[in-house]
Amino acid sequence: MLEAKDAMDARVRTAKKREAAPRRAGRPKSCDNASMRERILNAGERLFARHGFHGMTVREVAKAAGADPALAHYYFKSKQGLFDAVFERRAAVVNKARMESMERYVSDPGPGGPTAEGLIDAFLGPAMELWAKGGPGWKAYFRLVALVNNTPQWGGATMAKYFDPVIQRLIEGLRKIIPGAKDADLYWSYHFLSGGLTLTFAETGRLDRLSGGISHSADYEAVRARMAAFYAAGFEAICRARR
Amino acid sequence: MLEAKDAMDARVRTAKKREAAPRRAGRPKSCDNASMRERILNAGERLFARHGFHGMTVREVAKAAGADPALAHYYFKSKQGLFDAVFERRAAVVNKARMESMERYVSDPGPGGPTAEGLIDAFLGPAMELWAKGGPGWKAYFRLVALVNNTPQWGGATMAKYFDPVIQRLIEGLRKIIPGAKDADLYWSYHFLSGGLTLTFAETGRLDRLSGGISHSADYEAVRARMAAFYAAGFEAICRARR
DNA sequence: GTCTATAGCTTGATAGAC
DNA sequence: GTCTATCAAGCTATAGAC
Repeated sequence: MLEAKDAMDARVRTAKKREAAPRRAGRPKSCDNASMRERILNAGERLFARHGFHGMTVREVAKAAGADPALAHYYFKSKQGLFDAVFERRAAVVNKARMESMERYVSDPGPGGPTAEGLIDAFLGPAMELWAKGGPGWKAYFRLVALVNNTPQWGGATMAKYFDPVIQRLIEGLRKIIPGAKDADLYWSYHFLSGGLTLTFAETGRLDRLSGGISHSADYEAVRARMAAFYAAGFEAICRARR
Repeated sequence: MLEAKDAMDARVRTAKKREAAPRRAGRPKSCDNASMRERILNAGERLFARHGFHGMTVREVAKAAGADPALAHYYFKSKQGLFDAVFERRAAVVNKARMESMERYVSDPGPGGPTAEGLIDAFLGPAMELWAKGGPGWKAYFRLVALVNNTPQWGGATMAKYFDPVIQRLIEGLRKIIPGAKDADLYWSYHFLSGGLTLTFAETGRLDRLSGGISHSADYEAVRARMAAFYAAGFEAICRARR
């Protein structure tokens, strides 16, 4: 596991080279185009997503934001408070976009009526577009979501708290589209979808390596072209077979 | 994110109450039925799986094993060395079982010849059985695999190092079973499967909560009854449509 | 709001007795 | 092999000047 060592050493190395923060002496209050509070949130988002909660320190986040560590505590009370603020910040945006996209689809599904693939694509679309086209902040945010989704102990509860209402809306829609589908099969199918979606967000580089460069997990067009069809087939296979 | 706080406080609390290690004074060498080295590995497996690399300390692992922190360094040189040893220990067993299971299937697939569902089930079977019936050590190990699989930076490389040859065997088999399938579609399909499998291993409790108690991610029979059929349908859907 | 300074602990790791 | 003792460093968090 050499890569692990490298990643960690890189982090340690960064922490070593001090006195390099580009602070302007004559302008202590709210610098650049974002407030200091937002700059700390942005840095926390990027670094927590990359190294996890325990793998990153308040000092390093503050340093990356060009702020003092004490300022992070001033705004967010604790390291956990900072993490929570980061996780919460963009959740509402995703939820709203997903909900609207699904409503739009069911109210006008096109000729032939609503399909599982159509609804799943409507569910996936907004998050995938923010992920691929929303800039580095959104990329980092979804990587953080991936991390939390796979975290034992508190990961499930946290995901539930922020995202479950929208998921229930998706399940409800699929329940109508696949008549007779049992709830257990619908929930298991979503479980599988959730795993694939967050692994995509994680961007661990495994797919790229495994495929010898043929496939790239960051390739938005490639995911978008396959994902809804793949999972719709899975949903229908087990819901129809077991109904 | 209250659960996060709770989980962490629990860990901190544990670290507080000292002088409670049940060590027998008259028997310092290799205690109980496992060697001290193995006891440390077992404790590391359980605790790294639950809290991640950065979320657990060498001291706590040693304490849980009933050993001295210095002993962990004696055996494994560093915290990273201990983690690597844990991750490596069971990988060969899984790989061998998976490979044999797939060879057994392709050499005698039953009437009608080999199917995607059959091969995927042969691939999934051994790991799922070890996970469900191999005891707490195996449960913890697979939770650790789930964690690594979703770890940015070094997760992909680590997974590749230990597991990719067997995955390539699976892809190769599916390539024959689904004639004309493009490699990119096969690799993307495996990517989706990998996400669902490791999310199952992670046992975050999310499925249980989301389904209101209808489905449980630890329910071996339930996963086994659905997983191969679900992913076989996905594989075939995108490989056939895009060939 | 922002920074300096520092309290109070915990960390990974090692030296050396047994 | 195992333990005691300890170091140097880093950690979260806060008090208080500006």
